[in-house]
Amino acid sequence: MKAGNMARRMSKTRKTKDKGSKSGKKRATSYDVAELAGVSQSAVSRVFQDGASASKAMRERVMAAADKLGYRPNAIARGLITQRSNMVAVVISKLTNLYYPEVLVQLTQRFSERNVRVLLFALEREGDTGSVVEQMLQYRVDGVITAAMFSPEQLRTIESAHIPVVFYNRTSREPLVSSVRCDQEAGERWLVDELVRAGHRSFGVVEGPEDSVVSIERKMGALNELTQLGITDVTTVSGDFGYETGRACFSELVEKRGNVPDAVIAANDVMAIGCIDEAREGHGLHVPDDISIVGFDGVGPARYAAYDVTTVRQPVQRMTESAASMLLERIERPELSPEKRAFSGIPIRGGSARLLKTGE
Amino acid sequence: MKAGNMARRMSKTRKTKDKGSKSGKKRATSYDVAELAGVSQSAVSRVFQDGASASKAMRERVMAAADKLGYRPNAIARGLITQRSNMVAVVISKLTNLYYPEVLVQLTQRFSERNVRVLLFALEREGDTGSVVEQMLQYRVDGVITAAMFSPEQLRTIESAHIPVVFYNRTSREPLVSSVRCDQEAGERWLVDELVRAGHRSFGVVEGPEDSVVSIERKMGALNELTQLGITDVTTVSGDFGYETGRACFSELVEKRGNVPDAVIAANDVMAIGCIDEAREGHGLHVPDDISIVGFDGVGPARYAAYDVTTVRQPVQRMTESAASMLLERIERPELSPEKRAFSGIPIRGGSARLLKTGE
DNA sequence: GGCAGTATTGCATTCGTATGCAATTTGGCG
DNA sequence: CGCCAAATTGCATACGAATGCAATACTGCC
Repeated sequence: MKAGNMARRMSKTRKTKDKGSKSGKKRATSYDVAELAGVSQSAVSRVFQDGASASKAMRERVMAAADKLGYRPNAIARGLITQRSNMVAVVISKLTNLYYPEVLVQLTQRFSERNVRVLLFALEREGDTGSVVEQMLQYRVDGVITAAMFSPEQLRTIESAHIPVVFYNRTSREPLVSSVRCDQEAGERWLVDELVRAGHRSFGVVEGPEDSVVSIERKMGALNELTQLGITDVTTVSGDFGYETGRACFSELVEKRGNVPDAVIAANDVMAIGCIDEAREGHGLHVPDDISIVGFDGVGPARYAAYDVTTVRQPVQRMTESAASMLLERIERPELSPEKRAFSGIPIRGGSARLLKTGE
Repeated sequence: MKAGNMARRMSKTRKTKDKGSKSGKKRATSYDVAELAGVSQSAVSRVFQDGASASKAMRERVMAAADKLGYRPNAIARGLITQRSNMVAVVISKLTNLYYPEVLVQLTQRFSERNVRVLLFALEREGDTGSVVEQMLQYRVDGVITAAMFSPEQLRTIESAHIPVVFYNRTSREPLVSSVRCDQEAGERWLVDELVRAGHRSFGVVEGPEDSVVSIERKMGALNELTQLGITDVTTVSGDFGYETGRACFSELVEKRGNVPDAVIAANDVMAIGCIDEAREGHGLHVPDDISIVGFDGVGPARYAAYDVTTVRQPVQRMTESAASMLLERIERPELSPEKRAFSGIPIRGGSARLLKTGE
C-alpha cells in the first residue's frame, strides 16, 4: 500500500544522492524520517505539530528516527501549505538614531518568544521605502511593524494583501492601520511648561529631518504650547537627529537670533547633546546656568554624567510589547478593527535644564 | 490541451474564493496570471526570472495581466523549489553595545543591495544561542553571519546542513568557518605603546563580560604588550561593556589599587566614557591631565566633545562589506575554502589621553 | 519556397509539508 | 466477549513556482 510511494521516493532520493557526490547527502525530509521509522509521512508531520493526534509509541519512533537523521521540519514548505510564514517584517530607518536599536532588539525578542521570526528592513532614510513593500509581499510576511512612513499607495498595496500593519511612533490618517506611539505632544508640553515655570522666556527649537513624523509632532507640540503660554520669542532651526547637526544647529540658532536664548528644545537627545557641547565649547556657556537644553527619547548617552539631559523617556518596553501583541493579535484575528495606543513619556529632570524643584 | 489544467485550477480557485467570502479574493498566483494572459504557468514563471527565455510579446502580455491582478511571485514557493531561500541569518548579541547597531544596519543594506533578505536574531547575551540554530535551520537560511559564539556542537550542526557561516569579530578553532575581524591585539598594542611612550607607567585595565571573545582579545592584547614593555603595575577589573559598569569599574580599580593609575584601558568606548565620568565626578580628576583613559570601537558618543575618547575605530564599512561578500561567495560556490580576514583598526588620538604628538 | 537552426512555449513533474477523509486500531464497559 | 465511540494512522492531494524535455514557432539563407 505504501510501498509504491516509498519506492518512488527512494529511487528519486537515491538518484539525487548519487549526483551530489561531493557534498554528501541532502537534508532529511519527512519522507526520509517516515521511511526509517516505518510510518507514513503524515505521521511524521503530525508528530512535529502541537495539536495533532499521535500516540506515544508513534511519537517515540518518529523522534528517534528524526534525531538519527538530523531532521528538521522545513519552515518554508510549511509556510507554503499553511499560508503562514511566521515571519513579520520590521521596517526601521537609520538605526544610528541611537533610539531605534533598543526598539529593534526588544521587538525581535518579543517576537522570538512567540515563535515568530523577524525579517529586517533597514532604510537609509525614512523615505526609502521603494522596494521594501515589494520584498515584504514576496516573502509573504504575516505582518509588518514599521517605524518609517509608507505612501498611501504603498499602504493600499499592503492592505490589499491583507497584511496587518502596526505603525511605531507614527500614525496615519488611514483608519485601517493600528499604531503604537509615545505621546510626543504631551511630552513636549511638559518640557515647555516646566521651562516656562522656571522663568525661561526666549526659546530655540531644533527640529529633526523634515520627513520624520516624530520630529514634526515634537516641534508642533512644543510650538503650540509655547504659543499657548504667550511666548513669542521663538527661533526654529532644523537638523537631522545627528550629533553634528546638533552642534551646527546651536550655532545657527545663536547667529540667527543675534543672542543666546534662555532655553533650547531639541527634537531628540542626540541633538540636545550636540547643542550642549556647542554651547560649552563654541560659546563658552554654562549649562544649565546660562542656558537650559532639553531633548527627547531618554537614550543611553542622555544619562552620561557630562550631559545628564533633561528629557522625556519613551517607555520602550511597554511600547514594543504592545506593538508585538497588537500585531500578532491582528494576524490571528484579521476581523478585529485596528487600534491606536498612545503611551505617555516619562519625564526625566536632568541637570541640563534649570527647572523648579518638584512641588515647588 | 491546457484546458484540463485550467479547468482544474479554476474550479479549485472558485471554490476557495466562495469560501473566503468575507476577506475577498486570495492573492493571485502564477496560474491566475497565466489564465488571464492566456498562456501557461511556465510562461509566467519565466517572465519573472532573469535569464529565462521569453519573447517581448509574451513579456508584455504577462506583465499586463500580472499588474491587473497585483501578482507577485511567492518567494516562499520559489524557495521551496529552488532550494534557495535568499535569506541569511544575522545573529547579534545585545545591541545596546552601541557598536552593533551600525554593523547591523550596514549588513542589512549590503544584503539588500544584492537582493538577499536578513532574518534577525538578537540575543540577550552572547551565550543565548539555544534555539537560534534550530530556527535558522528550519527556515533554511542560505548563510549565517554571527557576532555571537556558537558551541562546537552547534557549529557542527550548522556545518552538517552545509550552511556557510561567517564569524564577525570572532574566530573559531574550527577551520571550516570564515571570519572577518578587526585586529584587536594590534589596536591594543598601539594604545599601549602610545601611552607608554608618553610616560604612563601604572595601568588599570577594564575588561568586558567574560563570555565575550572580543573583550578577551582586547584584554590579552593590552596585557601582553604591557608585559612586553616591562610594565608590571597593572590592575584588572571587569564590567559588562555598559556605561554604569564603566563607572563602577573605575571606582573599583582605584579602591583595589589604593591609588589612581596613570592610565586606564577600557575594553570599549562606552566603558571608557563611564570611567571618564567617574574619574571626574567621583574622584575629582582631570582627564587627561591627571589620568589618561582610552577605549575601543570608535562609536558615535566617543566623539562627543565632553569625552573625545582616544580609541581605535573599527573599519565597519569595510568589515561589513567583506562579511557580506564572503558569505554570498561561499553560498554561490560552496566548494571554496574558508577565509579569514583581519582589518586593522584606525587609531584616533582623542583628548582623553595624554599622548605625544605624532612624530614626536 | 524550403530547410536547418534557434528561440519560445507548454507539459508534466518536483520541492517538503499539512490536512480532509476514510480506514483502522484502541479503549471502555457492560 | 462484543460492540460502540474515540483516537490514531494512512492515503491522496494541495500549496505556488521552477525546470527538463518535447513540441512548436520563428529566423535567416539559399
